[in-house]
Amino acid sequence: MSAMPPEVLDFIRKRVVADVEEGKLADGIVTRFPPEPNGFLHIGHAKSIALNFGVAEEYGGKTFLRFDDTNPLAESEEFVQAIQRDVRWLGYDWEDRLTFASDYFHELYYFAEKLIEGGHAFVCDLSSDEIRSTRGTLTTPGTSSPYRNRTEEENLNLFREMRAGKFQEGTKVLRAKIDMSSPNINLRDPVIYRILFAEHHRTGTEWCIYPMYDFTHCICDALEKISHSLCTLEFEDHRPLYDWVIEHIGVNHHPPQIEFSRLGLEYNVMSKRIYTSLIEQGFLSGWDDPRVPTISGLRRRGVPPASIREFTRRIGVTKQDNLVETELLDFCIRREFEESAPRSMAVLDPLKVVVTNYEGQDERLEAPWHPKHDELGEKTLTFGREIYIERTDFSEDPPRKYRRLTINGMVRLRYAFIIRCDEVIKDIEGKITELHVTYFPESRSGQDTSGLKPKGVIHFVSGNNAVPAEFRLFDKLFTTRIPDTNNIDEQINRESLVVKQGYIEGAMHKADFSQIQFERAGYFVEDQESTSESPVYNRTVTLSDGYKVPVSVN
RNA sequence: UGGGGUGUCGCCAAGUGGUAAGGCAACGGGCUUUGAACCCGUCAUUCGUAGGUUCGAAUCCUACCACCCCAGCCA
Repeated sequence: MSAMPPEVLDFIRKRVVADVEEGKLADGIVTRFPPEPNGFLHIGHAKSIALNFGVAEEYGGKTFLRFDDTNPLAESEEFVQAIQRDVRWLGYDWEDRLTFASDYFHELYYFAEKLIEGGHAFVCDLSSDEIRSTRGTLTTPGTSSPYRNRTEEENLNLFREMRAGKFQEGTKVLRAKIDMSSPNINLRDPVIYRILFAEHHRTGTEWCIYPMYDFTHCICDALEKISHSLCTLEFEDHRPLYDWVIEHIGVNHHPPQIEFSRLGLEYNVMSKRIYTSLIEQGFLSGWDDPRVPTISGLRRRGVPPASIREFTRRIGVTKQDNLVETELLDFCIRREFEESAPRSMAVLDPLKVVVTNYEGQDERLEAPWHPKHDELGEKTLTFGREIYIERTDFSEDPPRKYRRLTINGMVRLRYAFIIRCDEVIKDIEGKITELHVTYFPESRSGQDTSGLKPKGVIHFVSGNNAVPAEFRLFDKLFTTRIPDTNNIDEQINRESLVVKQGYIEGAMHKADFSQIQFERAGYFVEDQESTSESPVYNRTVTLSDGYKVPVSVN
């Protein structure tokens, strides 16, 4: 696989290039994407995936997909499968480099014993509460465990007994012996192994002790000869511990940990906890709800993987905290579909229109599937006495510069005829129920001899050509740019899902397109719940809208 | 008032001593049977603030300010 690096290199790619030029990479460029299989991947992970796989592709390296599965309480095979599917869908291939931290449990155990033998780790009998209270605070040093000075032999025996299941959970842990007064709390004799009588999704009941992240991750990186261990900023404080472990276990490969900032997206949170809660409340339909920025949610919404890749390319990689506007993602989606998506007309919120001077059978009209790409072919639509237009395309009291239908006004029906509105029919409550219009037979699209110049063009579906369909329109899930996770319920956008019952054109119903642009309405994808009898379309993104409702100046 | 980071246009983001790239958004205009797309143009005398060094500073020095992360037997 090869790919071009971005035109402007980020600091990580610059570092990679420099390392290559200096001949520092005896084993080549090797990266890894290390998810914990405890949830679904979201767009923030996509940034990391694109970085790790991208760097390797661009510079002839390799990437491991390594599951960081050291906490059997939280992890499951379900997530292992979902994550693999998502990474693959995004367009990345780990080939034969699928690994698990649990693949290395024996090596990890071996290194733990080596650490003990070197006097660098000890078995501690303190409870977790005691460990916490002796750790000190941000401004005061911690105090050493009374078990800190056990002999190597005692530690080794105890650790072996831990492994053999002789002790209850929580009664003993293995701790690295570093420095209880370090200003870096991670170095205050961190726990590196704990007892957990839990079944692991891969190793079953083989182990009752499990290594902690800080001990595991760096060793796995070293064993896989990772050349650049890329992670997010919150691990910066862990780097000294990462280095400490590598230096004290005696391996000959020491990957550099390099940190970058995680992705922030406006009006979104990247919190598993919150989405889990919204799903449980029934506000969201699941992890693949199209309003959620999970990979599966984006996929269901219709966002193509290429757009996500383009998005990650455009946001760059830095150490600055960032909050990217959703407009950029929207742009990347539209960019992907503009040339390729066939066009169709659909009426999302129908208003019935009677063409009073039309008699007889429907007339057939030809229209291209794409105005710029003839190779996509043509379709047939019809025009008849009864048609549907969009409710928002008619106004009794039009604002200035309104270019749609008004009373006594004219408008062209896309690919069909010009009509003039003569009469507005309302029910007793004053709601408009239908329009009576006149059409101009000589204004037929492509052979217009009417000389009429209406100011606007609107879309329509003919009554005899209309197939009922459901449209699901999505908006921001939260009302705040930076949702406060403490009182998230108050910031939920209750209008984030709007369902409309309207019509698609017959030719569209018969066709089999994965993506479509309903003209003037946006790009849509057929939802997984859609059937031929009751089609359902998800709006992936709206079209960008140059029309601004004029501000009324009174 | 410990430690680790970050501060360049509304949002991303280049630039690392030679006089502020680019993208998104926005705003004008052209074109248009999608108010789309497309095409043109505008958009930081200024780089968190204040001093200093220098012929010259976003880039070097000093002080200050703001924001983010860290006290799981989570990752």
